[in-house]
Amino acid sequence: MKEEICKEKMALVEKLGVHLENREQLAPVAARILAYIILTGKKGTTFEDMVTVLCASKSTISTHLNHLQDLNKIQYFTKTGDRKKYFVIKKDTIIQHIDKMVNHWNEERIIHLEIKDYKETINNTKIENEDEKFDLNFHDDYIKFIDGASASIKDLREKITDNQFDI
Amino acid sequence: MKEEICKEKMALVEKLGVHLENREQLAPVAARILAYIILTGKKGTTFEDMVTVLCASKSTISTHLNHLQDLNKIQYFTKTGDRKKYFVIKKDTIIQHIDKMVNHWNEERIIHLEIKDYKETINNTKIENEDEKFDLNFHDDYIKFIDGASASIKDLREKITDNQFDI
DNA sequence: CGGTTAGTTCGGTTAGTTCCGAACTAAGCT
DNA sequence: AGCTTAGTTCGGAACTAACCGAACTAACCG
Repeated sequence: MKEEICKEKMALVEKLGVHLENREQLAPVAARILAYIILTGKKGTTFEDMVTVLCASKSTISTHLNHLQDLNKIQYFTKTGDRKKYFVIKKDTIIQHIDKMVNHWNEERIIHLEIKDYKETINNTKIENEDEKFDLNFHDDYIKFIDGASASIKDLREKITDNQFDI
Repeated sequence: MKEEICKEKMALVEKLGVHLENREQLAPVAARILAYIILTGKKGTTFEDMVTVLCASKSTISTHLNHLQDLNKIQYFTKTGDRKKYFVIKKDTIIQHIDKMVNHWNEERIIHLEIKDYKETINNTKIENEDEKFDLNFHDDYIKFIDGASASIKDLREKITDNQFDI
C-alpha cells in the first residue's frame, strides 16, 4: 500500500523531472530534485532523503541544491533541535514562472518588430522583383497574438497573487 | 549604403540567431544559418554564400543545412542551368511553430492533471497534519489559462492558414 | 577532547557537443 | 578524358556538462 504510493510518486518524479529538465534547462538530477521537492509538498524533504531516494551522490545533491537556491526555485525551513534543512519550493514559483513567460513574449515581440523594420527598409530601398518582397502581415498578427496571450496570463497572475497558492 | 544594410543584416542575424538557438535548441551555426535564410527571404541563399558570410567551414554548413532540412525548417529551389541550391524557409514554418506551442501546452495540461491527481490521493489517504495538505486550486487556474491561450493561438492559426504568409 | 551528523569542496572521469580540415563524390563543361 | 563547381563524409581536436568519490569543514553532543 505505502509501497504502491511510493512507486507512483517516483514514477511522477521522473516524468515531471523530464518536463522540468526541458522547461527550466536544468541538469537531470537537478530537475529530479525539484520534482521530488514539488511532489513532497509542505512537510519538506532533506538532503539525506534525496541522496537515498534519488540515488545520487552527496556532492551532486549538494551542488544542485545550492544551484536551485541560487535560482530562487527552492527554500528551506528548520525545526528546533534538528540540524537538518527541510526543503520546499519557493512560494512564489508560479509567479516567477508567469513573469518569465511574460518576459519571453516581450522579447519575441521586440525581435519581431526589429525584423519587420528591417524587412520594410529592404522592401523600400532596392525595388527588385516585386514578388521577391517580404510579406509583413504575419508579424502584425503574431504580435497581436502575443499581446492577447500576455494579457490573459497577466489575468492569471492577478488571480494568483490574490490567493497565494503553492504549486 | 549597401554596406550599411549588410552590416545591419548581419547584426540582426546574430540577434535572431541567439533567439533561435534557444527557442529551437539549435547549435550556434545552425541557428545563424536559419536566421540568415529568414532574413534573406524569397530570393534564397546558397551554400557558398553562407560559407563566406557566416565564416564557417563547408563541412559545418553542410551538416547543419541537412539537419535543418531533416527538421523541416528549410527547403530549397533550383534555377535552370544553375547547379546551386537556393535555400528558403519552409512555407509552413509558422504553422509548425504554432502547432509546437499547442502541443507543449497539451503536455503541460496533462502533467498538471496527473500531479493534481496524485496530490488528491495523498490528501485523502494519510490524513496527517491538516495544514500539510496540498493546495490544488492553482492547477485548475493554470489549466484554465492553458485552455485560454490554446484557444487564442488556434485563432491565430486559422487567420494564418487562410492567408499563407511566409515569415 | 573525540565522535557523530550534516553538508561542502575539489579533482577527476566520462559523455556528449560543436566545429574544423582533408579527402572524397558526383555532375556538368570543354 | 580532365577540370571545375557543389557539396558530403569522416576523424579528430577543443570544449562543456554532469556526475562521482574522497577528503574536508562546521556544529553540536557527551
